[in-house]
Amino acid sequence: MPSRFHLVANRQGVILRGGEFMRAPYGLEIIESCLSCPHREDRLFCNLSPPAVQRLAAITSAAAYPKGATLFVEGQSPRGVFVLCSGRVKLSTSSADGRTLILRISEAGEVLGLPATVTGKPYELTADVIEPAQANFISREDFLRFLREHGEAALRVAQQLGETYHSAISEMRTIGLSHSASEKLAHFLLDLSAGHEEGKGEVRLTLTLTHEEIAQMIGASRETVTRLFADFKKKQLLQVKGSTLIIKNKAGLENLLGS
Amino acid sequence: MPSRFHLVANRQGVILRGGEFMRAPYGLEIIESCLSCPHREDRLFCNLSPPAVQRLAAITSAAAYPKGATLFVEGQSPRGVFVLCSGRVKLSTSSADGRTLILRISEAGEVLGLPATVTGKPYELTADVIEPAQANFISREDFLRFLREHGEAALRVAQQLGETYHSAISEMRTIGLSHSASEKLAHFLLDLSAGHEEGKGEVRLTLTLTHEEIAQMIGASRETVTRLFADFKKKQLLQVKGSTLIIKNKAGLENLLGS
DNA sequence: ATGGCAGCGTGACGGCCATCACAGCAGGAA
DNA sequence: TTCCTGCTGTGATGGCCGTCACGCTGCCAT
Repeated sequence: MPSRFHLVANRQGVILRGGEFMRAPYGLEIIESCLSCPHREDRLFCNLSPPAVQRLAAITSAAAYPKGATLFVEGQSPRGVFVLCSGRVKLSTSSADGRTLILRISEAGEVLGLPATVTGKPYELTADVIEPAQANFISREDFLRFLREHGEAALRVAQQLGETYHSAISEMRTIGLSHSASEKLAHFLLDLSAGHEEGKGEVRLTLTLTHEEIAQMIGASRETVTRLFADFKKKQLLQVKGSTLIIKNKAGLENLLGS
Repeated sequence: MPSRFHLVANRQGVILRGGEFMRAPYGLEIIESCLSCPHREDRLFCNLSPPAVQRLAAITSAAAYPKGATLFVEGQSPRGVFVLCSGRVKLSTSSADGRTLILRISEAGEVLGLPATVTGKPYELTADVIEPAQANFISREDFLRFLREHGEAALRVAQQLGETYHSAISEMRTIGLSHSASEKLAHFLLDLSAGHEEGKGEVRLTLTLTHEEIAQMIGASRETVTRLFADFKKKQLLQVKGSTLIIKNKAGLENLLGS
Protein backbone atom coordinates (compact mmCIF):
# COMPACT_ATOMS: atom_id res chain seq x y z
CA MET A 1 0.00 0.00 0.00
CA PRO A 2 1.53 3.34 -1.05
CA SER A 3 2.42 5.48 1.90
CA ARG A 4 0.58 8.50 0.59
CA PHE A 5 -2.59 6.76 1.60
CA HIS A 6 -1.61 7.48 5.18
CA LEU A 7 -1.31 11.15 4.54
CA VAL A 8 -4.91 11.91 3.88
CA ALA A 9 -7.73 11.84 6.29
CA ASN A 10 -10.74 13.59 7.65
CA ARG A 11 -12.01 13.36 11.18
CA GLN A 12 -13.75 10.14 10.34
CA GLY A 13 -10.87 8.55 8.52
CA VAL A 14 -10.65 7.13 5.04
CA ILE A 15 -12.03 4.00 3.51
CA LEU A 16 -9.47 2.55 1.17
CA ARG A 17 -9.94 0.48 -1.96
CA GLY A 18 -10.87 -2.93 -0.77
CA GLY A 19 -13.26 -1.56 1.79
CA GLU A 20 -11.23 -1.31 4.95
CA PHE A 21 -11.74 1.76 7.02
CA MET A 22 -8.70 3.72 8.04
CA ARG A 23 -8.95 5.66 11.25
CA ALA A 24 -7.73 9.20 10.78
CA PRO A 25 -4.37 10.08 12.31
CA TYR A 26 -5.64 13.29 13.84
CA GLY A 27 -3.87 16.44 12.82
CA LEU A 28 -1.58 14.75 10.38
CA GLU A 29 -2.79 16.51 7.30
CA ILE A 30 -6.06 18.29 7.73
CA ILE A 31 -6.22 20.45 4.67
CA GLU A 32 -7.65 23.84 5.53
CA SER A 33 -7.19 25.34 2.11
CA CYS A 34 -10.34 23.62 0.97
CA LEU A 35 -12.29 26.05 3.09
CA SER A 36 -11.46 28.75 0.62
CA CYS A 37 -11.77 26.73 -2.54
CA PRO A 38 -13.88 28.22 -5.33
CA HIS A 39 -16.80 25.95 -4.58
CA ARG A 40 -16.83 26.65 -0.91
CA GLU A 41 -19.70 29.02 -1.53
CA ASP A 42 -21.54 26.61 -3.74
CA ARG A 43 -25.13 26.68 -4.83
CA LEU A 44 -26.17 24.87 -1.70
CA PHE A 45 -24.91 27.36 0.83
CA CYS A 46 -24.32 30.58 -1.01
CA ASN A 47 -26.09 33.72 0.12
CA LEU A 48 -26.83 32.43 3.55
CA SER A 49 -26.96 34.91 6.38
CA PRO A 50 -23.57 35.74 7.97
CA PRO A 51 -24.31 33.88 11.23
CA ALA A 52 -25.33 30.81 9.25
CA VAL A 53 -22.14 30.91 7.22
CA GLN A 54 -20.12 31.28 10.38
CA ARG A 55 -21.85 28.36 12.03
CA LEU A 56 -21.38 26.28 8.92
CA ALA A 57 -17.66 26.97 8.87
CA ALA A 58 -17.45 25.83 12.49
CA ILE A 59 -18.93 22.42 11.87
CA THR A 60 -17.10 21.78 8.63
CA SER A 61 -13.89 19.81 8.41
CA ALA A 62 -11.86 19.59 5.26
CA ALA A 63 -9.88 16.62 4.01
CA ALA A 64 -8.25 15.19 0.92
CA TYR A 65 -8.86 11.74 -0.48
CA PRO A 66 -6.64 9.77 -2.86
CA LYS A 67 -7.83 8.02 -5.96
CA GLY A 68 -9.48 4.80 -4.94
CA ALA A 69 -10.69 6.02 -1.57
CA THR A 70 -14.29 5.41 -0.69
CA LEU A 71 -16.25 8.14 1.02
CA PHE A 72 -19.14 5.91 1.96
CA VAL A 73 -20.60 2.56 1.09
CA GLU A 74 -24.10 1.52 0.07
CA GLY A 75 -25.94 0.24 3.12
CA GLN A 76 -23.78 2.06 5.63
CA SER A 77 -25.68 4.19 8.10
CA PRO A 78 -25.18 7.87 7.24
CA ARG A 79 -22.27 9.62 8.94
CA GLY A 80 -22.77 12.96 7.24
CA VAL A 81 -22.44 14.91 4.01
CA PHE A 82 -19.43 15.65 1.86
CA VAL A 83 -19.18 18.86 -0.12
CA LEU A 84 -16.88 18.11 -2.99
CA CYS A 85 -14.34 20.88 -3.58
CA SER A 86 -12.22 19.24 -6.24
CA GLY A 87 -11.69 15.90 -7.88
CA ARG A 88 -14.33 13.49 -9.10
CA VAL A 89 -16.36 10.87 -7.31
CA LYS A 90 -18.20 7.88 -8.74
CA LEU A 91 -21.62 7.12 -7.31
CA SER A 92 -22.70 3.56 -7.88
CA THR A 93 -24.85 0.74 -6.64
CA SER A 94 -24.24 -2.94 -7.15
CA SER A 95 -26.11 -6.18 -6.92
CA ALA A 96 -25.29 -9.36 -5.07
CA ASP A 97 -23.88 -11.03 -8.17
CA GLY A 98 -21.29 -8.34 -8.78
CA ARG A 99 -23.02 -6.26 -11.41
CA THR A 100 -22.56 -2.54 -10.92
CA LEU A 101 -24.63 0.41 -12.01
CA ILE A 102 -22.99 3.84 -11.98
CA LEU A 103 -25.51 6.57 -11.40
CA ARG A 104 -23.39 9.63 -11.57
CA ILE A 105 -19.89 11.02 -11.67
CA SER A 106 -19.91 13.89 -9.23
CA GLU A 107 -17.74 16.92 -9.75
CA ALA A 108 -16.61 19.88 -7.69
CA GLY A 109 -19.44 21.76 -6.04
CA GLU A 110 -21.73 18.83 -5.51
CA VAL A 111 -22.92 17.54 -2.19
CA LEU A 112 -22.65 13.82 -1.55
CA GLY A 113 -24.65 11.73 0.86
CA LEU A 114 -27.35 14.34 1.30
CA PRO A 115 -30.45 12.12 0.95
CA ALA A 116 -29.22 9.51 3.39
CA THR A 117 -28.01 12.10 5.87
CA VAL A 118 -31.31 13.95 5.84
CA THR A 119 -33.55 10.90 6.03
CA GLY A 120 -31.38 8.81 8.32
CA LYS A 121 -31.72 5.82 6.03
CA PRO A 122 -28.57 4.03 4.91
CA TYR A 123 -26.55 5.49 2.08
CA GLU A 124 -28.20 4.16 -1.07
CA LEU A 125 -25.05 4.51 -3.14
CA THR A 126 -21.33 3.93 -2.86
CA ALA A 127 -19.03 6.92 -3.39
CA ASP A 128 -15.59 6.12 -4.82
CA VAL A 129 -12.96 8.74 -5.57
CA ILE A 130 -11.76 8.39 -9.15
CA GLU A 131 -9.75 11.59 -9.26
CA PRO A 132 -7.96 12.85 -6.14
CA ALA A 133 -10.49 14.89 -4.25
CA GLN A 134 -10.82 17.48 -1.54
CA ALA A 135 -14.06 17.63 0.34
CA ASN A 136 -15.65 19.32 3.31
CA PHE A 137 -17.28 16.94 5.70
CA ILE A 138 -20.14 17.77 8.03
CA SER A 139 -21.32 15.15 10.49
CA ARG A 140 -24.96 14.18 10.48
CA GLU A 141 -25.71 15.50 13.95
CA ASP A 142 -24.08 18.85 13.26
CA PHE A 143 -25.75 19.09 9.90
CA LEU A 144 -29.24 18.33 11.14
CA ARG A 145 -28.88 20.74 14.03
CA PHE A 146 -27.69 23.35 11.58
CA LEU A 147 -30.71 22.79 9.36
CA ARG A 148 -33.11 22.98 12.28
CA GLU A 149 -31.60 26.28 13.38
CA HIS A 150 -31.41 27.78 9.91
CA GLY A 151 -34.60 27.28 7.96
CA GLU A 152 -33.15 29.09 4.97
CA ALA A 153 -30.53 26.36 4.64
CA ALA A 154 -33.14 23.63 4.96
CA LEU A 155 -34.99 25.05 2.00
CA ARG A 156 -31.74 25.18 0.05
CA VAL A 157 -31.16 21.55 0.90
CA ALA A 158 -34.65 20.66 -0.30
CA GLN A 159 -33.91 22.35 -3.63
CA GLN A 160 -30.66 20.49 -3.92
CA LEU A 161 -32.42 17.21 -3.26
CA GLY A 162 -35.01 18.05 -5.86
CA GLU A 163 -32.31 18.53 -8.45
CA THR A 164 -30.59 15.32 -7.46
CA TYR A 165 -33.90 13.57 -7.93
CA HIS A 166 -34.31 15.25 -11.25
CA SER A 167 -31.03 13.94 -12.57
CA ALA A 168 -31.78 10.48 -11.24
CA ILE A 169 -34.98 10.46 -13.26
CA SER A 170 -33.03 11.50 -16.34
CA GLU A 171 -30.66 8.58 -15.84
CA MET A 172 -33.64 6.33 -15.45
CA ARG A 173 -35.14 7.55 -18.69
CA THR A 174 -32.05 6.75 -20.73
CA ILE A 175 -31.65 3.33 -19.19
CA GLY A 176 -35.28 2.33 -18.98
CA LEU A 177 -36.80 3.82 -22.09
CA SER A 178 -34.36 2.90 -24.82
CA HIS A 179 -34.36 -0.47 -26.50
CA SER A 180 -30.91 -0.62 -28.03
CA ALA A 181 -27.51 -0.20 -26.47
CA SER A 182 -26.53 2.21 -29.23
CA GLU A 183 -29.40 4.46 -28.24
CA LYS A 184 -28.22 4.45 -24.65
CA LEU A 185 -24.64 5.21 -25.61
CA ALA A 186 -25.73 8.02 -27.92
CA HIS A 187 -27.81 9.45 -25.12
CA PHE A 188 -24.90 9.21 -22.74
CA LEU A 189 -22.55 10.98 -25.11
CA LEU A 190 -25.05 13.72 -25.86
CA ASP A 191 -25.58 14.27 -22.15
CA LEU A 192 -21.84 14.63 -21.79
CA SER A 193 -21.58 17.06 -24.64
CA ALA A 194 -24.29 19.26 -23.15
CA GLY A 195 -22.50 22.07 -21.41
CA HIS A 196 -19.49 21.94 -23.71
CA GLU A 197 -19.58 24.47 -26.47
CA GLU A 198 -19.10 23.33 -29.97
CA GLY A 199 -16.63 24.75 -32.44
CA LYS A 200 -17.47 24.45 -36.13
CA GLY A 201 -19.89 21.56 -35.73
CA GLU A 202 -17.62 19.62 -33.44
CA VAL A 203 -17.73 19.09 -29.70
CA ARG A 204 -14.52 18.23 -27.92
CA LEU A 205 -14.48 16.71 -24.49
CA THR A 206 -12.18 14.63 -22.35
CA LEU A 207 -13.55 11.25 -21.41
CA THR A 208 -11.63 9.75 -18.54
CA LEU A 209 -13.91 6.77 -18.06
CA THR A 210 -12.99 3.27 -19.14
CA HIS A 211 -15.24 1.29 -21.44
CA GLU A 212 -16.13 -0.82 -18.46
CA GLU A 213 -17.31 2.20 -16.52
CA ILE A 214 -19.29 3.56 -19.45
CA ALA A 215 -20.91 0.16 -19.74
CA GLN A 216 -21.90 0.33 -16.10
CA MET A 217 -23.37 3.76 -16.61
CA ILE A 218 -25.63 2.76 -19.49
CA GLY A 219 -26.40 -0.79 -18.41
CA ALA A 220 -24.50 -2.68 -21.06
CA SER A 221 -21.49 -4.96 -21.30
CA ARG A 222 -17.94 -3.78 -21.76
CA GLU A 223 -17.62 -5.50 -25.12
CA THR A 224 -20.78 -3.86 -26.41
CA VAL A 225 -19.40 -0.44 -25.56
CA THR A 226 -16.15 -1.21 -27.36
CA ARG A 227 -18.05 -2.41 -30.41
CA LEU A 228 -20.36 0.58 -30.40
CA PHE A 229 -17.46 3.00 -30.25
CA ALA A 230 -15.90 1.27 -33.23
CA ASP A 231 -19.26 1.45 -34.97
CA PHE A 232 -19.69 5.15 -34.24
CA LYS A 233 -16.18 5.86 -35.48
CA LYS A 234 -16.88 3.97 -38.69
CA LYS A 235 -20.01 6.03 -39.19
CA GLN A 236 -17.97 9.23 -38.77
CA LEU A 237 -20.04 10.20 -35.78
CA LEU A 238 -17.07 10.68 -33.49
CA GLN A 239 -13.34 10.38 -33.13
CA VAL A 240 -11.09 9.40 -30.25
CA LYS A 241 -7.54 10.64 -29.55
CA GLY A 242 -6.26 9.35 -26.27
CA SER A 243 -8.69 10.54 -23.66
CA THR A 244 -10.08 13.24 -25.93
CA LEU A 245 -13.36 12.51 -27.61
CA ILE A 246 -14.53 14.58 -30.55
CA ILE A 247 -18.15 14.39 -31.55
CA LYS A 248 -18.05 15.07 -35.27
CA ASN A 249 -21.71 14.65 -36.06
CA LYS A 250 -23.99 15.54 -33.22
CA ALA A 251 -27.08 15.39 -35.40
CA GLY A 252 -26.15 11.86 -36.38
CA LEU A 253 -26.08 10.82 -32.76
CA GLU A 254 -29.42 12.48 -32.16
CA ASN A 255 -30.89 10.44 -34.99
CA LEU A 256 -30.08 7.30 -33.06
CA LEU A 257 -32.30 8.36 -30.19
CA GLY A 258 -35.59 7.80 -31.98
CA SER A 259 -34.82 4.17 -32.52
CA MET B 1 -67.47 12.81 -22.62
CA PRO B 2 -69.26 11.66 -19.47
CA SER B 3 -70.81 14.52 -17.56
CA ARG B 4 -69.26 13.50 -14.27
CA PHE B 5 -65.99 14.85 -15.59
CA HIS B 6 -67.51 18.29 -15.17
CA LEU B 7 -68.20 17.75 -11.54
CA VAL B 8 -64.66 17.58 -10.28
CA ALA B 9 -62.17 20.33 -10.10
CA ASN B 10 -59.61 22.14 -8.04
CA ARG B 11 -58.84 25.79 -8.33
CA GLN B 12 -56.62 25.11 -11.28
CA GLY B 13 -58.99 22.82 -13.10
CA VAL B 14 -58.59 19.28 -14.32
CA ILE B 15 -56.61 17.84 -17.15
CA LEU B 16 -58.66 15.16 -18.81
CA ARG B 17 -57.55 12.02 -20.56
CA GLY B 18 -56.36 13.19 -23.94
CA GLY B 19 -54.50 16.07 -22.47
CA GLU B 20 -56.86 19.00 -22.63
CA PHE B 21 -57.03 21.21 -19.62
CA MET B 22 -60.41 21.88 -18.13
CA ARG B 23 -60.83 25.15 -16.34
CA ALA B 24 -62.45 24.63 -12.98
CA PRO B 25 -66.05 25.76 -12.59
CA TYR B 26 -65.42 27.59 -9.36
CA GLY B 27 -67.44 26.51 -6.39
CA LEU B 28 -69.19 23.73 -8.21
CA GLU B 29 -67.84 20.91 -6.14
CA ILE B 30 -64.92 21.85 -3.97
CA ILE B 31 -64.69 18.95 -1.59
CA GLU B 32 -63.86 20.16 1.86
CA SER B 33 -64.11 16.78 3.51
CA CYS B 34 -60.63 15.98 2.32
CA LEU B 35 -59.29 18.45 4.83
CA SER B 36 -60.15 16.01 7.56
CA CYS B 37 -59.18 12.84 5.77
CA PRO B 38 -56.96 10.42 7.71
CA HIS B 39 -53.88 11.43 5.79
CA ARG B 40 -54.39 15.10 6.26
CA GLU B 41 -51.79 14.93 9.00
CA ASP B 42 -49.39 12.88 6.98
CA ARG B 43 -45.75 12.28 7.56
CA LEU B 44 -44.89 15.46 5.72
CA PHE B 45 -46.77 17.88 7.89
CA CYS B 46 -47.54 16.11 11.11
CA ASN B 47 -46.38 17.62 14.38
CA LEU B 48 -45.90 21.06 12.99
CA SER B 49 -46.47 24.01 15.30
CA PRO B 50 -50.10 25.16 15.56
CA PRO B 51 -49.52 28.40 13.64
CA ALA B 52 -47.86 26.43 10.85
CA VAL B 53 -50.77 24.02 10.67
CA GLN B 54 -53.20 26.91 10.57
CA ARG B 55 -51.30 28.65 7.81
CA LEU B 56 -51.11 25.43 5.88
CA ALA B 57 -54.84 24.92 6.08
CA ALA B 58 -55.36 28.41 4.73
CA ILE B 59 -53.35 27.86 1.57
CA THR B 60 -54.67 24.36 0.90
CA SER B 61 -57.54 23.66 -1.45
CA ALA B 62 -59.10 20.25 -1.76
CA ALA B 63 -60.50 18.63 -4.86
CA ALA B 64 -61.54 15.28 -6.30
CA TYR B 65 -60.32 13.82 -9.55
CA PRO B 66 -61.93 11.08 -11.64
CA LYS B 67 -60.15 8.07 -13.03
CA GLY B 68 -58.22 9.14 -16.07
CA ALA B 69 -57.61 12.70 -14.91
CA THR B 70 -54.09 14.03 -15.10
CA LEU B 71 -52.74 16.10 -12.25
CA PHE B 72 -49.72 17.30 -14.14
CA VAL B 73 -47.73 16.47 -17.22
CA GLU B 74 -44.03 15.87 -17.72
CA GLY B 75 -42.41 19.08 -18.95
CA GLN B 76 -45.10 21.36 -17.59
CA SER B 77 -43.83 24.16 -15.39
CA PRO B 78 -44.70 23.40 -11.76
CA ARG B 79 -48.01 24.79 -10.50
CA GLY B 80 -47.76 23.31 -7.02
CA VAL B 81 -47.94 20.17 -4.93
CA PHE B 82 -50.72 17.68 -4.46
CA VAL B 83 -51.17 15.83 -1.18
CA LEU B 84 -52.98 12.65 -2.06
CA CYS B 85 -55.78 11.87 0.40
CA SER B 86 -57.32 8.88 -1.29
CA GLY B 87 -57.19 7.03 -4.59
CA ARG B 88 -54.13 6.06 -6.57
CA VAL B 89 -51.98 7.97 -9.02
CA LYS B 90 -49.61 6.66 -11.64
CA LEU B 91 -46.30 8.50 -12.04
CA SER B 92 -44.71 7.91 -15.40
CA THR B 93 -42.38 9.29 -17.99
CA SER B 94 -42.43 8.54 -21.67
CA SER B 95 -40.18 8.86 -24.66
CA ALA B 96 -40.80 10.46 -28.02
CA ASP B 97 -41.59 7.14 -29.68
CA GLY B 98 -44.41 6.32 -27.30
CA ARG B 99 -42.67 4.02 -24.87
CA THR B 100 -43.66 4.61 -21.27
CA LEU B 101 -41.90 3.92 -18.01
CA ILE B 102 -43.96 3.91 -14.84
CA LEU B 103 -41.91 4.91 -11.83
CA ARG B 104 -44.41 4.60 -9.07
CA ILE B 105 -48.02 4.12 -8.14
CA SER B 106 -48.68 6.68 -5.45
CA GLU B 107 -51.15 6.01 -2.69
CA ALA B 108 -52.91 8.03 -0.03
CA GLY B 109 -50.58 10.12 2.09
CA GLU B 110 -47.98 10.81 -0.56
CA VAL B 111 -47.06 14.20 -1.89
CA LEU B 112 -46.91 14.64 -5.64
CA GLY B 113 -44.97 17.20 -7.60
CA LEU B 114 -42.70 18.09 -4.72
CA PRO B 115 -39.31 18.05 -6.49
CA ALA B 116 -40.48 20.19 -9.38
CA THR B 117 -42.32 22.61 -7.12
CA VAL B 118 -39.32 23.10 -4.88
CA THR B 119 -36.72 23.44 -7.62
CA GLY B 120 -38.86 25.33 -10.09
CA LYS B 121 -37.85 22.97 -12.88
CA PRO B 122 -40.58 21.37 -14.99
CA TYR B 123 -42.42 18.36 -13.63
CA GLU B 124 -40.21 15.41 -14.52
CA LEU B 125 -43.11 12.95 -14.47
CA THR B 126 -46.71 12.73 -15.51
CA ALA B 127 -49.32 12.03 -12.82
CA ASP B 128 -52.41 10.14 -13.97
CA VAL B 129 -55.26 9.18 -11.67
CA ILE B 130 -55.95 5.45 -11.93
CA GLU B 131 -58.34 5.22 -9.02
CA PRO B 132 -60.67 8.14 -8.21
CA ALA B 133 -58.68 10.44 -5.98
CA GLN B 134 -59.03 13.27 -3.55
CA ALA B 135 -56.10 15.56 -3.09
CA ASN B 136 -55.12 18.77 -1.41
CA PHE B 137 -53.49 21.27 -3.69
CA ILE B 138 -51.08 23.99 -2.64
CA SER B 139 -49.87 26.46 -5.24
CA ARG B 140 -46.17 26.87 -5.74
CA GLU B 141 -46.03 30.47 -4.55
CA ASP B 142 -48.00 29.72 -1.41
CA PHE B 143 -45.98 26.61 -0.74
CA LEU B 144 -42.60 28.27 -1.13
CA ARG B 145 -43.65 31.20 1.04
CA PHE B 146 -44.85 28.74 3.63
CA LEU B 147 -41.53 26.91 3.60
CA ARG B 148 -39.56 30.12 3.90
CA GLU B 149 -41.61 31.16 6.89
CA HIS B 150 -41.57 27.77 8.58
CA GLY B 151 -38.12 26.23 8.60
CA GLU B 152 -39.42 23.14 10.40
CA ALA B 153 -41.59 22.36 7.39
CA ALA B 154 -38.70 22.90 5.00
CA LEU B 155 -36.71 20.27 6.82
CA ARG B 156 -39.67 17.91 6.65
CA VAL B 157 -39.86 18.52 2.93
CA ALA B 158 -36.18 17.75 2.57
CA GLN B 159 -36.69 14.44 4.36
CA GLN B 160 -39.62 13.62 2.14
CA LEU B 161 -37.53 14.37 -0.94
CA GLY B 162 -34.77 12.16 0.38
CA GLU B 163 -37.17 9.27 0.68
CA THR B 164 -38.56 9.88 -2.77
CA TYR B 165 -35.02 9.77 -4.07
CA HIS B 166 -34.41 6.60 -2.14
CA SER B 167 -37.32 4.81 -3.76
CA ALA B 168 -36.28 6.08 -7.19
CA ILE B 169 -32.88 4.50 -6.66
CA SER B 170 -34.55 1.24 -5.70
CA GLU B 171 -36.56 1.27 -8.91
CA MET B 172 -33.38 1.95 -10.79
CA ARG B 173 -31.66 -1.00 -9.20
CA THR B 174 -34.34 -3.46 -10.25
CA ILE B 175 -34.47 -2.15 -13.78
CA GLY B 176 -30.80 -1.51 -14.32
CA LEU B 177 -29.10 -4.32 -12.46
CA SER B 178 -31.06 -7.38 -13.52
CA HIS B 179 -30.42 -9.19 -16.76
CA SER B 180 -33.60 -11.17 -17.25
CA ALA B 181 -37.19 -10.05 -17.35
CA SER B 182 -38.16 -12.81 -14.93
CA GLU B 183 -35.76 -11.37 -12.39
CA LYS B 184 -37.34 -7.96 -12.75
CA LEU B 185 -40.85 -9.34 -12.41
CA ALA B 186 -39.87 -11.36 -9.37
CA HIS B 187 -38.36 -8.26 -7.83
CA PHE B 188 -41.48 -6.29 -8.59
CA LEU B 189 -43.74 -8.87 -6.99
CA LEU B 190 -41.56 -9.15 -3.92
CA ASP B 191 -41.57 -5.39 -3.53
CA LEU B 192 -45.35 -5.50 -3.67
CA SER B 193 -45.56 -8.25 -1.11
CA ALA B 194 -43.36 -6.31 1.29
CA GLY B 195 -45.71 -4.70 3.76
CA HIS B 196 -48.38 -7.36 3.38
CA GLU B 197 -48.26 -9.99 6.06
CA GLU B 198 -48.18 -13.57 5.06
CA GLY B 199 -50.49 -16.27 6.33
CA LYS B 200 -49.19 -19.83 6.35
CA GLY B 201 -46.49 -19.27 3.78
CA GLU B 202 -48.73 -17.38 1.41
CA VAL B 203 -48.99 -13.68 0.71
CA ARG B 204 -52.26 -12.36 -0.68
CA LEU B 205 -52.53 -9.02 -2.37
CA THR B 206 -54.75 -7.31 -4.87
CA LEU B 207 -53.07 -6.34 -8.08
CA THR B 208 -55.10 -3.81 -10.00
CA LEU B 209 -52.54 -3.17 -12.68
CA THR B 210 -52.85 -4.51 -16.21
CA HIS B 211 -50.06 -6.59 -17.72
CA GLU B 212 -49.29 -3.62 -19.90
CA GLU B 213 -48.75 -1.40 -16.87
CA ILE B 214 -46.63 -3.99 -15.10
CA ALA B 215 -44.55 -4.22 -18.24
CA GLN B 216 -44.07 -0.48 -18.17
CA MET B 217 -42.98 -0.65 -14.56
CA ILE B 218 -40.28 -3.24 -15.10
CA GLY B 219 -39.18 -2.23 -18.58
CA ALA B 220 -40.47 -5.20 -20.53
CA SER B 221 -43.11 -5.92 -23.14
CA ARG B 222 -46.71 -6.79 -22.37
CA GLU B 223 -46.40 -10.24 -23.91
CA THR B 224 -43.36 -11.03 -21.83
CA VAL B 225 -45.26 -10.21 -18.67
CA THR B 226 -48.15 -12.45 -19.72
CA ARG B 227 -45.76 -15.29 -20.48
CA LEU B 228 -43.87 -14.85 -17.24
CA PHE B 229 -47.06 -14.96 -15.22
CA ALA B 230 -47.99 -18.19 -16.96
CA ASP B 231 -44.51 -19.47 -16.25
CA PHE B 232 -44.65 -18.53 -12.56
CA LYS B 233 -48.05 -20.18 -12.24
CA LYS B 234 -46.75 -23.35 -13.83
CA LYS B 235 -43.87 -23.36 -11.37
CA GLN B 236 -46.35 -23.07 -8.48
CA LEU B 237 -44.80 -19.77 -7.44
CA LEU B 238 -48.06 -17.88 -7.49
CA GLN B 239 -51.74 -18.03 -8.29
CA VAL B 240 -54.19 -15.49 -9.69
CA LYS B 241 -57.90 -15.20 -8.96
CA GLY B 242 -59.42 -12.18 -10.61
CA SER B 243 -57.50 -9.21 -9.27
CA THR B 244 -56.21 -11.18 -6.29
CA LEU B 245 -52.68 -12.45 -6.49
CA ILE B 246 -51.44 -15.13 -4.13
CA ILE B 247 -47.74 -15.66 -3.79
CA LYS B 248 -47.46 -19.34 -2.91
CA ASN B 249 -43.72 -19.65 -2.82
CA LYS B 250 -41.94 -16.50 -1.81
CA ALA B 251 -38.62 -18.26 -1.45
CA GLY B 252 -38.95 -19.54 -4.99
CA LEU B 253 -39.32 -15.98 -6.26
CA GLU B 254 -36.33 -14.89 -4.23
CA ASN B 255 -34.27 -17.60 -5.88
CA LEU B 256 -34.88 -15.92 -9.21
CA LEU B 257 -33.17 -12.73 -8.05
CA GLY B 258 -29.66 -14.12 -8.08
CA SER B 259 -29.84 -14.87 -11.75
C1' DA C 1 14.17 -7.20 -19.58
C1' DT C 2 10.41 -9.29 -17.92
C1' DG C 3 6.43 -10.27 -15.70
C1' DG C 4 2.01 -8.73 -14.37
C1' DC C 5 -1.98 -6.19 -15.05
C1' DA C 6 -5.52 -3.13 -16.64
C1' DG C 7 -7.73 -1.88 -20.55
C1' DC C 8 -9.02 -2.46 -25.42
C1' DG C 9 -10.35 -5.10 -29.77
C1' DT C 10 -12.69 -8.97 -32.03
C1' DG C 11 -14.75 -13.41 -33.32
C1' DA C 12 -18.33 -17.10 -32.43
C1' DC C 13 -22.36 -18.64 -30.38
C1' DG C 14 -26.61 -18.86 -28.27
C1' DG C 15 -30.50 -17.28 -25.66
C1' DC C 16 -33.61 -14.04 -24.37
C1' DC C 17 -37.10 -11.17 -25.61
C1' DA C 18 -39.28 -7.53 -28.63
C1' DT C 19 -42.22 -7.61 -32.26
C1' DC C 20 -45.94 -9.04 -35.25
C1' DA C 21 -50.03 -11.43 -35.78
C1' DC C 22 -54.11 -13.29 -34.38
C1' DA C 23 -57.50 -15.41 -31.42
C1' DG C 24 -60.29 -15.67 -27.51
C1' DC C 25 -63.06 -13.18 -23.88
C1' DA C 26 -65.01 -10.19 -20.89
C1' DG C 27 -67.84 -5.92 -20.21
C1' DG C 28 -70.15 -1.83 -21.73
C1' DA C 29 -72.85 0.86 -25.06
C1' DA C 30 -76.27 1.37 -28.51
C1' DT D 1 -78.88 -8.99 -29.39
C1' DT D 2 -74.51 -7.02 -31.74
C1' DC D 3 -70.81 -4.29 -31.99
C1' DC D 4 -66.66 -2.47 -30.10
C1' DT D 5 -62.94 -1.87 -27.04
C1' DG D 6 -59.56 -3.21 -23.69
C1' DC D 7 -57.25 -7.06 -21.76
C1' DT D 8 -55.16 -11.57 -21.90
C1' DG D 9 -53.08 -15.68 -24.07
C1' DT D 10 -49.97 -17.92 -27.58
C1' DG D 11 -47.17 -19.08 -31.66
C1' DA D 12 -43.41 -17.82 -35.00
C1' DT D 13 -39.48 -15.21 -36.10
C1' DG D 14 -35.47 -12.67 -35.95
C1' DG D 15 -32.06 -9.67 -34.05
C1' DC D 16 -29.66 -7.73 -30.50
C1' DC D 17 -26.37 -8.33 -27.19
C1' DG D 18 -24.42 -10.91 -23.17
C1' DT D 19 -21.01 -14.21 -22.52
C1' DC D 20 -16.86 -16.79 -23.33
C1' DA D 21 -12.54 -16.86 -25.27
C1' DC D 22 -8.41 -15.09 -26.80
C1' DG D 23 -4.90 -11.78 -28.44
C1' DC D 24 -3.11 -7.26 -28.30
C1' DT D 25 -1.28 -2.97 -26.43
C1' DG D 26 0.83 0.09 -23.02
C1' DC D 27 2.34 0.87 -18.41
C1' DC D 28 4.26 0.13 -14.03
C1' DA D 29 7.18 -2.32 -10.59
C1' DT D 30 10.62 -5.40 -9.75
